[in-house]
Amino acid sequence: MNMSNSIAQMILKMLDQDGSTEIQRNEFAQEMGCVPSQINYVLSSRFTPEQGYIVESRRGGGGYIRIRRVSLDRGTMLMHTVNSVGQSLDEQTCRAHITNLAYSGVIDESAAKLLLAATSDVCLRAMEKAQRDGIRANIFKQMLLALH
Amino acid sequence: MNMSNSIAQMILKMLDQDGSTEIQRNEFAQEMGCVPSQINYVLSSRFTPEQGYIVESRRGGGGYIRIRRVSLDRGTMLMHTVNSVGQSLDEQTCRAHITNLAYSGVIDESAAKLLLAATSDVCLRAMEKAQRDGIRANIFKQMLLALH
DNA sequence: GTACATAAAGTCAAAGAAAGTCAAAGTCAA
DNA sequence: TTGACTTTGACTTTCTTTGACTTTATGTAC
Repeated sequence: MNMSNSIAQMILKMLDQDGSTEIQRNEFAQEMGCVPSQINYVLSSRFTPEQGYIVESRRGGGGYIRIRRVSLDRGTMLMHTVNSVGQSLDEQTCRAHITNLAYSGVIDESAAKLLLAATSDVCLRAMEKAQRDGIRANIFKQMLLALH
Repeated sequence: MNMSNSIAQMILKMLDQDGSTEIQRNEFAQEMGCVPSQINYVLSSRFTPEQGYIVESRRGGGGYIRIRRVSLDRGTMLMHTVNSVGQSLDEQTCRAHITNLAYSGVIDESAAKLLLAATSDVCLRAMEKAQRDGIRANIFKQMLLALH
């Protein structure tokens, strides 16, 4: 196997933990036994947005390269979530859904905040639990559809 | 983490109290373990007006550097809207608010869509009108607060 | 009140630490 | 044998750290 593949595999392995990893280019190149710029080559040939990755970096002292896996098809993920929600949705489960979507990059931080706020018990307290969970399911699904 | 980030974090922490803090450059640099002029570097790279901060200072004996977080007008606008909504909010008025905020650039298109979806009658139909308008007011305000 | 000393903060450019770019050379399978 | 993919390293750009020098404010002696 060639060097670029090994590097890619190592990155993939690091991403396995939580879909996100951070490296120092020079140090990592040293560990892999290649020249630093080869890291750039691997990233630009195998970790592109089209392939479902986002790469961010910073130069200078304390610089880094961060690689994140993002969901390939946003629409699919959204609809998948919508379909997995029935007529009723409790606050905890709802939160978990939102965290998941945000985590996997399907929605951004601001959308996540809006979803959390709109579906929180704070808003819906005036109702009885059964009705509340029904309304929450509505709101959640409508909002996800709005993002679609 | 590099020194500049640590310094910025410390300042942010001090700002947490009440959005404003005052330091003595030399003393603070000593505490952080850096050279005094690095404080200037951090301030000019991370606490600019564009980033929502105002920095004032005075030289000479008893000199100081004061850093304030200023409420970007965006926050003010949001709070203004929140405060203008009472215990109840009908769908039409709510839509008008959202259109307004979007128009003036306080919220982006995606946030507007989410707000519209979450506060629409489609979601809240299961309730009687009185209760519905109360819940809508809650949702709307909570969502704006989440954007704040 | 001047003049000088002291105590801050400000400026700037050089050195250092990362990461990015690009083109040339190398490899390999069709 | 040719074209796509890899490897390499020189050079560039960006961000950080440092320290020498400057400017401004306050305090003190006369």
